[in-house]
Amino acid sequence: MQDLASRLGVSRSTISRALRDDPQIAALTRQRIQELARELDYRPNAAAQALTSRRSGVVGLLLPRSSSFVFANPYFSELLQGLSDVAEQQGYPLMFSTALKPPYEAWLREGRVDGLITLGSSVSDEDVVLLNQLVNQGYPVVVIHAAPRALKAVTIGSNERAGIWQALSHLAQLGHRRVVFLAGPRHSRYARKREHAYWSGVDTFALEKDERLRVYGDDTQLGAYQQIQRLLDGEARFTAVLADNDLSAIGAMKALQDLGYRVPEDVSVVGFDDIVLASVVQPALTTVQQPVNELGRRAMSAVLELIAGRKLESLRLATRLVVRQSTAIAKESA
Amino acid sequence: MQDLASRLGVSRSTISRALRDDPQIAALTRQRIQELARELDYRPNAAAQALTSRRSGVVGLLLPRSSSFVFANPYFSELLQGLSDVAEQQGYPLMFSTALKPPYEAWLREGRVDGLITLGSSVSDEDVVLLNQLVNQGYPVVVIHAAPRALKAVTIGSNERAGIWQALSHLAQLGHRRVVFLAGPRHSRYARKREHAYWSGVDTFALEKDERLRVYGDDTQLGAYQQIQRLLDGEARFTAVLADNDLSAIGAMKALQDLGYRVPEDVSVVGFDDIVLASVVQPALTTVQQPVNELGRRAMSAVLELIAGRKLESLRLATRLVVRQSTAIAKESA
DNA sequence: AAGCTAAATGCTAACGTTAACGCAACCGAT
DNA sequence: ATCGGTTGCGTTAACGTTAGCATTTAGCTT
Repeated sequence: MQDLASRLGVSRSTISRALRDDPQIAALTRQRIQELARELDYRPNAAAQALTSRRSGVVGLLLPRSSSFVFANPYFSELLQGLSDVAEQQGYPLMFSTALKPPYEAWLREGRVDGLITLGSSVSDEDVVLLNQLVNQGYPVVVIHAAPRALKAVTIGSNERAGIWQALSHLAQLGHRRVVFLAGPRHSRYARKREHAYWSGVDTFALEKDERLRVYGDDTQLGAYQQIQRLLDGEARFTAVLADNDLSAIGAMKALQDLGYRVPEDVSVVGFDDIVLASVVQPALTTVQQPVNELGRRAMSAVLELIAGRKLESLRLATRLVVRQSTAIAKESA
Repeated sequence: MQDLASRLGVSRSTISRALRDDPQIAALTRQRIQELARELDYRPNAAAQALTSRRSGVVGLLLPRSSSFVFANPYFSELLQGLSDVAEQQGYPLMFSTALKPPYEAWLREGRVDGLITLGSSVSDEDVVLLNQLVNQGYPVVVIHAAPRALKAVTIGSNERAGIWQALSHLAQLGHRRVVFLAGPRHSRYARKREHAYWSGVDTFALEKDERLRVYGDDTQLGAYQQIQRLLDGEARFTAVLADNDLSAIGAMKALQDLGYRVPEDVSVVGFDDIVLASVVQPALTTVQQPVNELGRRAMSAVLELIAGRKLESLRLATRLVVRQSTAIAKESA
């Protein structure tokens, strides 16, 4: 830098300003400086910049420890893609970790990152306290997806209730009255939310309300397979299954097929999420699509806004029902 | 920091050293300092540390621009997992970008990262020049997977040739003589490598050598589907298909089934990679598994070694044949 | 008890930028 | 001509650490 300065007979501040496109510097000078800098292949040192400007120029991405789950989920790929699209475009690199508590604080407090993005589903009750502290201290924190009510951070999610309703409405229109709801883990936050949406949808679309139609699963293919098996062994009758995630829906479909039912002729199946697999299975799965890529983009934009000092509201994006081949007009019984 | 120092009546250097576990500092002092630091919740500023120590404590991960491809690939999830496992464990955060040329240099030269990991398959000829420059300048660079010969960086890959041979050997043992090879894009580097392995394997296992049995695809399901369709329209006969990646294998299987062939009774199919989907499809795919997670772990360890100043050789991990249900004893003709 | 060594800590000057302030030169208006 | 207001750039002092060397203290040796 000194070298640059003396070669051009200007001060280092001028160099600094010119390279950051400070309008205070005359256009001509700026141009000459930038040219020479390119020629000498000079790069300002990031650490020094961070030190004085109090900006690292990096956004942190914190993923749940049970990352096997996250990474393996194709859903996550899309999210990452959305995030990094915006990140790249804005020249704000992403730093990520799959660790737990320490980084939450450390990265922000050490000035490693200017803001934080994390997944709501991975936020434990304990984390809520920590995150709230950070938010109160003014650190930019954005949470993607269903976050606990108590969390003060800006949340970017999708309207899951509306999504469940879209599915139920579709089934109701096809004449289904008895719709099984394959819920997630009984005590998970988002599972409760989706279940709640189911019950209110049952009312709204005048479906039959029957506790036996709601079964708790674990959001895996195998779990769903077993739940459906058990259900068919019992006496509850139904003509459609709505799963609160795609993997469950696919497991359910498999169980039905293995037990001699045709999908969708005998039983219709609807999923939730629209993972890649959904369009690959036979028959292709009708499902509620979450705008995952968009969620990622918005989340990244949101942190950047917060970092820039603007205030922001939480956001809910709309879901979309993707009708494929796993749903059809209801049969008499099943 | 100053605060800490005056409270304990020691100098800042002592604080600094104690917090970094410098053995120069008496054990007792060290302990007292660390305790008070925890109590006051003091965190050394990362930027300042980076500035003086000339270490950012971050490793960069550069992914191809066509990241839709990468992210969507389940294969990638595992890799990421391996990388971040080690990263986390060593307290060396990963920073990633999907951008093109600039970050290669910029991140290293600006001191944003101490080392770089990138995917061999995404390295263009132009990149080779750039990366070699960096390597020659002593920057730690590690490439995962098939990298061009000309690249000087440390490479962590798997032994693909051996993998192809494992597959061919398996088929040969089952009595197959005419094995179709579904190659990747005609001019891609790794596709050529795998094809080469196929031909030499054909010799080794005394399979029939027939140019018509090698068809170029594009590594997608649809592409493979069409290739197989075309092949079946022609006059070339075969009893097995070896695809150079799982997606192709799955597409091939679908084509065979749609055209009335049974897998594996009529035709055996073998894939390469062992993506998650491979065990889900019907019939479950026999495939060559790459130790992807392990590749990630090794790669991360490798950069850290390089950063620590040690010298390192490139590495080739062994693949493993996973026999599932898509292969069986050869039938007379097909 | 003096001298010497080793251990533990302090002092000072970086590290490479940016930000705040200051100042000169120039502009146009009176 | 004088004056306020810009515009464009230089000066200086941080930013929060760490590294190298200097210094003190304690521990041995003779």
